[in-house]
Amino acid sequence: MSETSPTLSRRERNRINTAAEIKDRARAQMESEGVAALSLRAIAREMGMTAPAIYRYFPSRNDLVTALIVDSYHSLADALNEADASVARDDLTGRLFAITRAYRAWAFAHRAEYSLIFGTPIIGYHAPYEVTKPAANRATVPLVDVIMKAMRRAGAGPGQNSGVYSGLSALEDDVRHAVIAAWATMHGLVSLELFGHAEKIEASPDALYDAEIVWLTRRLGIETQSPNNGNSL
Amino acid sequence: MSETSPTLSRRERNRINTAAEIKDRARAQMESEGVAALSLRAIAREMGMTAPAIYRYFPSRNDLVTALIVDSYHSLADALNEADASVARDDLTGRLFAITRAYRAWAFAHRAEYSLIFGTPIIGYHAPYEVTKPAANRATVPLVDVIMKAMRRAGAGPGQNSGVYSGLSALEDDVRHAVIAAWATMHGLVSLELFGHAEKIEASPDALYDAEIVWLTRRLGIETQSPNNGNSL
DNA sequence: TGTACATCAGTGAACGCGCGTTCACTGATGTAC
DNA sequence: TGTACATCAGTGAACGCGCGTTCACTGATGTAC
Repeated sequence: MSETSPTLSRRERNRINTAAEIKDRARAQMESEGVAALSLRAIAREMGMTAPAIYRYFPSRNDLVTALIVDSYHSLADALNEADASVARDDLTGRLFAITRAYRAWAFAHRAEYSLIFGTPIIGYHAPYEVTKPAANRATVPLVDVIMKAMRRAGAGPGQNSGVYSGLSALEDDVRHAVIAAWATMHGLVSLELFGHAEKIEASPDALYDAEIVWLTRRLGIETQSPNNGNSL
Repeated sequence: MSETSPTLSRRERNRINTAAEIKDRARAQMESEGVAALSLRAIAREMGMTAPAIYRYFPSRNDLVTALIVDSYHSLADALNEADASVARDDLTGRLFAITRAYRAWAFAHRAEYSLIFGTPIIGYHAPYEVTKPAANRATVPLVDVIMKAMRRAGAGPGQNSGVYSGLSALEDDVRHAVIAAWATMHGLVSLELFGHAEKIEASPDALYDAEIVWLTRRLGIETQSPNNGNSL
């Protein structure tokens, strides 16, 4: 999961493993006890260490949280990129389905991490923007690419400054709006569902979700292509 | 704010006021410290009482939280109903804008309460469904009514079992889907905005929000009416 | 109107708990010669 | 290859803190006669 430098000493390998285990236990704890209940002492306890040992790896609780947030964004970004890559580049509908379904699947497979990055902000904690932002941006790349191409294909030809983008704010207004709208759709449906507000209401959330993505494709003018009905979750 | 029974003794009036103050302080505390940090001791401290006194009013911390949740749903329901009532009954577009804008405005005016009911669920707490549900249902009434009428007007005439509905699950599939979709749009946009994920990205969230509501009206086939461009927040 | 009694809001001390963080330390792992 | 030294992961005790909840109590408010 990290760089495989030529030779790592026992000590270095242990250090990497221990740091990884701390984060794994933290994730498991957030999953079962909630994000706010994350406790260094509890992590240490589970690992059979004393609490101060954690400080060899993370200078404070907040730094651990920051690391978990960055990891979460990367995990989400990987999932979205991987899903996107499995579809032909010019099948924009297929890609949109792949990406949006992967988003929902990731959220359900990583509830705690989803809450961590998209849920209610943590009380006394403010993520250091410069650390968090690059990871967060990575997660937006595939969706932005699809929507940008879709809008360009649909004829609204503002695609002069194309190619690589560095953060959403550099995008044209239309594309940016469409991306936020799409994201809001995904996020709205997923968080209502995940946090139990659509629970007793909707029997087939999969179908509803897909139906909403179909609406997105219509808005983007790419609805003519195949809806790609695989299983979504 | 409560029933005005003929004569209330000093004691009864004090009791009502104190219970209300406890909840007000609790709301203020959630606003500033976060929902999870709500503390009976801190509330008592601010009120110049000792902590055990709170137990005269709420049998436990969880019961206080439940009361706050119910209050929040009613507050939201009141806001939505009031907004809805200010528009002519048959101006469906106007009503949809009034309701959805009121939703967003309420969320921003009551951040903590919004988080409490729509944010990440609280750790060891599960709201008693039978207490919470009626209040939650009240908040869905106006939106359901508008969407039901819109779909009926648009010709898809499934409106046989019309009239009063008792909870979303009794509705026809089409209407229920449309309501959830609309709610997801509002909720997605509002929570991305409120929790700071659209912060540095979107300069004019008001306009974007309204634009999305316009899309909703198109889906519902009521886009022909005036977009009603008042101030939204 | 006045007295005796019941209700009940609020007190103060105590319970047992868990937390993040600091500090001086031990002892194993790794490095230089 | 062997010894002397440096690094650093982890320990154990302690800091000061806040929390929800219980309990026996005091004293003011309200009620019955």
